[in-house]
Amino acid sequence: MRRDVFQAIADPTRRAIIVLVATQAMTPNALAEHFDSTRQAISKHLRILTECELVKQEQNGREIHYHLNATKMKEVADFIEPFRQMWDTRFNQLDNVLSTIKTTKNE
Amino acid sequence: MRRDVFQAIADPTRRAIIVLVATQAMTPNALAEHFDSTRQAISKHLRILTECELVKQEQNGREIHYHLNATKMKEVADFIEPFRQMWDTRFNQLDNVLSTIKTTKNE
DNA sequence: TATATGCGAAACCATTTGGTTGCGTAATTT
DNA sequence: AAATTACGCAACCAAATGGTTTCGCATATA
Repeated sequence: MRRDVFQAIADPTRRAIIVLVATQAMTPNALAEHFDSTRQAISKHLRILTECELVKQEQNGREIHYHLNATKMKEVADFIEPFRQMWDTRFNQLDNVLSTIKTTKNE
Repeated sequence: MRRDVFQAIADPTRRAIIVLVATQAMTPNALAEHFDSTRQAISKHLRILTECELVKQEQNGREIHYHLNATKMKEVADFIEPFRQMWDTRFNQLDNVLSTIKTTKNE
C-alpha cells in the first residue's frame, strides 16, 4: 500500500480537505458537510492524509480535530523546485539581470 | 477517467520519467532501460503524461522523442505555494525583516 | 441511567490502476 | 524485397481506490 504525499494530493477531495483544514482545525463531520459523500468516506481520506502525515489529529472529548501539517508539503515543493527555472518568468528575469551584469563587466 | 497533473505525478515511475526527460528528450525504449517493467508499461505512463500535457512528443522517423513540458508543473506549484509560509524559513525570515522595518519606522 | 452523538473499523462493491502479452503498422536496415 | 526495429493499441488480469452500509465504542446530554 503506497502512502506518500504525492499519492495523497492526487485526489481532488483530499486537496479540498487540505485547503479547508489549512485555515482552521476541523472535525470529520464538519468537513463532510462540504462534500456530497458520507462522513465515513471523508474519514477514509483523513486516514490517508494522517498516514502520510499531511494532517495531524487533536482529540477534544469525543471530537477529533484535524489540522494541516504543512511541513510535509515541502516534499512536493522539493520535487518541483528544480524545474521552476523552466517556466518561472522571475527566474528568466534573474537570468537577464545576470547576463546584463556580465555584459557590463566586459565593457 | 481523471487525467490531471496531480494524478500524473502520483506514480513514482512517472516521476522518475519526468526527471529523466527533463534533461533530454528520450524514446520509450531508452526510458524502459531505466526500469524493470516492459516498454509497453512505460508507453502507458507516457500516454498518461502526454494526456495531461506534462510531456510532449516529437517524431523523428520511426522514433518518438518525449520531452518535458515544465509549464504544466506550475499547476502543482500554484497549489503548494499558499502553504509555503507555513514551513519555509526564508518566508519566516522575510516576516522578521518586514516586522523590523515596521518597528524602525515607528521609532 | 438511558439516549444521542462523534468517531474509527470492517465488510463489501464497482471502478481504476499498473502491469502483462500479443497484435498491427510504419520506418529502417540488409 | 525481406527482415528488423520502434512504436501504439487492445485484451486481459490482479491489486488498489473510493465509495457505501453496518457495527461497536467512547463521550455528552436528557
